[in-house]
Amino acid sequence: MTGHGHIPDATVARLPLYLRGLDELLAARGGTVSSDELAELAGVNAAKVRKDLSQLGTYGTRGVGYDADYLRFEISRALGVTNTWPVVVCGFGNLGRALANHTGFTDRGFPIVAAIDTDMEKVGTVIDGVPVHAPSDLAAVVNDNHIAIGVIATPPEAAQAATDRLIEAGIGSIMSFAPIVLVAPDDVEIRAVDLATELQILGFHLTGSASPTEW
Amino acid sequence: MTGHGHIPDATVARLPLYLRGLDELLAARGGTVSSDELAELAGVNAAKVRKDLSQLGTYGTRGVGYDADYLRFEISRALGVTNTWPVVVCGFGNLGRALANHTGFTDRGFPIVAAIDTDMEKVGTVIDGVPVHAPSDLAAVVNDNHIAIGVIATPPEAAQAATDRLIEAGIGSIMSFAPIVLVAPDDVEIRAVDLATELQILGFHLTGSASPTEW
DNA sequence: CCCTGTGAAAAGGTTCACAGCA
DNA sequence: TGCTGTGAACCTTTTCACAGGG
Repeated sequence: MTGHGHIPDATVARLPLYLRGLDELLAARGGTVSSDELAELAGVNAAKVRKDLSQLGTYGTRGVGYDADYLRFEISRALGVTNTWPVVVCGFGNLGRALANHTGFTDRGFPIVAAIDTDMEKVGTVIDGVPVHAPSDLAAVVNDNHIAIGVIATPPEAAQAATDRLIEAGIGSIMSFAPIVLVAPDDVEIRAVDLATELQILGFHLTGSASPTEW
Repeated sequence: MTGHGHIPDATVARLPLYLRGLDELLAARGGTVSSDELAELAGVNAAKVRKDLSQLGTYGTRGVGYDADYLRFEISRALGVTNTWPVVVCGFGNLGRALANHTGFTDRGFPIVAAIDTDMEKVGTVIDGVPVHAPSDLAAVVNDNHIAIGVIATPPEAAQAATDRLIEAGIGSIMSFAPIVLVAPDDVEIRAVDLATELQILGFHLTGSASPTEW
């Protein structure tokens, strides 16, 4: 098999980990990587690495491994991160600002180029290097900056409205931190990250082990 | 089947969504919920809701639905969130502080009661209501506050050291925002949330649709 | 008639184990 | 010999469809 007839979701979700691992490795040295090494760098097992990479094409050399540089390029290409995708953040409170200051986004191709907030004190100013606009300006901001991704960091009550506006402005990829289910058409891709939910999943495995608060 | 012989991971990961949905519903009304309603509130399908809930026990009534209040209690119990689990945040920069200000944690049973930072200017002070301690005090802080969960919000370079210290202090559940694979014993549960990775997964589905930055 | 609870079928994902090429 | 690429086995998860109680 040579191409990406259709890459499984589970594989797509791991490609960024491989990319991250390769970057870490390439900072130290180039040359070849084995599936074993890459597995360790990404925190998965080697069989999975080989199966995943075989979905993209036949980029390895038997008995040797993968050319790290070339593999990096191919994974980037599959993920569509050979280019830069500017991001707009809706809601520029604590979380929104923390995201803007998070260098990891820009480093990995997703610069936060604009923020939207309803607080008129903020609108028109530049905070942490990011210009803040009013909600009504969203469509223009998206257009001017060729923005393809929106992040929702508003309070829960405002999240659906922000989503609606993003979609109206032509955004088809949304990452939400709001702890609610967002309603959107099927062709809009939404990734929801609910931090409290993550803790509750952790909490499950915790049950019974230690004793909680009161005593 | 009546009890949780062993609840599948996929189910555990969805229980918090049901809980969230039930809270939303209970804020408006009590009474009964059908699997259809709950499915909509949680953003999954009804068959899944029924299968998931049947893992916990037989709490529904055929032809009627589930008693919302009681179901809420049973899911809480399964997740171990009938009690409060205090959290310590390692790294009190932008992200750490944003988390501390995020009311969602406390609301859902995970109050951030302490922070650890290497910046001696911060150590000894109380920022946003959270006392900041030096790394060397971690074990004492964990003990004094009966902390069961640690969150890693340090720069990537410091994340492994923070993890080591948490484990040393007896913490067995860790949520990490660091974009690296953390090394830890098998009995330590780690949930890694890499925000840039999430964006890259979004980016995959974006490929080809819109035109990125340069043109 | 309505909605849960659940076997059975289908789909999706992971792991195994080894053939095959450098 | 070493490591990739991959069918086949296995396991998990999802979906279907309907029996059965209220």
